[in-house]
Amino acid sequence: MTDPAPKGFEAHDHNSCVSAALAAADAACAARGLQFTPVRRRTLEILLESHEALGAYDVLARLNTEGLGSKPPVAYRALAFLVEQGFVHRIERLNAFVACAHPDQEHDPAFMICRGCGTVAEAQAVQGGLAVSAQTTGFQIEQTVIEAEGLCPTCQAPAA
Amino acid sequence: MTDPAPKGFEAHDHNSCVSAALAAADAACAARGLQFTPVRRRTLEILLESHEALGAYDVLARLNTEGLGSKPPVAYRALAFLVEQGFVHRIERLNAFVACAHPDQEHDPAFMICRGCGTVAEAQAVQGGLAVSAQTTGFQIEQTVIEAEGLCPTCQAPAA
DNA sequence: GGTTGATATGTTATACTATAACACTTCGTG
DNA sequence: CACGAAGTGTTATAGTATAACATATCAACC
Repeated sequence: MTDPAPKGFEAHDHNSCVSAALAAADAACAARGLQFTPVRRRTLEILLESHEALGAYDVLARLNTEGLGSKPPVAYRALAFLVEQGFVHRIERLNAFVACAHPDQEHDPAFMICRGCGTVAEAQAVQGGLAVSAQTTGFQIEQTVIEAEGLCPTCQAPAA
Repeated sequence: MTDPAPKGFEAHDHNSCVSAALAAADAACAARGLQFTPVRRRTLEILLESHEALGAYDVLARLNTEGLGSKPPVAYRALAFLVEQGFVHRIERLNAFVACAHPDQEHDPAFMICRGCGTVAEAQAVQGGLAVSAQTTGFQIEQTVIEAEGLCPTCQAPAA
């Protein structure tokens, strides 16, 4: 591994961040009676290694170099499992996936996507505009997608 | 045209809704010195006719039956133009497009997507969780994607 | 021990979504 | 009338995703 990537937009102890997330996923699977198989584990690990969002085919390419699967369904199935279990989030805007920053808590995630460096930071959603509109129209919300695109603090500097 | 589709989730005068939106687009193009060509006009009309989100290839199929273009770039270019001008919004969750419900005002749109009937209602976004997170991290928001999936009032009934 | 069923992976093929690149037309302007 | 800008037509291809079926593994049960 090279330099630790930023999480959120700040430096952090990336090694412990990765191992903590893997341990949390491991424990959650055990508690739920689910299998945390090598493909699933490695897929999560690949996403944890960078805090950028990776496309399914990027993940697949890395799995492939390690002999863990070379065909799209392998990657898509592992990603679907991880998303279902809340260890990974899908970024609709990018058709990509990113490791969850808070796998231990239930949450409606929101994301800030830097168009400069590609880093994706996870925030806690607050349901802003939608909660009100949903209530007045009687719409029953089951899932939300909240994503903002823009520039992170680091990438704002060059523009100035 | 058959029954008017719901806008938001309520019945409305669909004919006037369509013609008003077309007139608004026409006026906006004139004001901005842009061409509201037959392909562009008909593409917007197709989206206005239903308040469901249509995929680019659905739009293309309908353009094709009318001799207005049969190849993907035709539809994608018209849709890109309409999105740029704010007459149409892209629904990331569905890889689909929907006519704007308020083409006259600047707005950050938010959407409620019914997984029962496919209707997409547009609401005004309020930037909920993201504004706070963005400010504390220094992230500069340029665009937001806010989409909720769930059940509209009508589609909640059968489930009960 | 063998059978059965559940879960996961491997593989083929294909569907769906999107854009690059280039040719042609149209039209306004100098 | 030459030129350039904008739009459309077309070919080809890139990128994203899933259906369907084959194989493997393993636990539970008889």
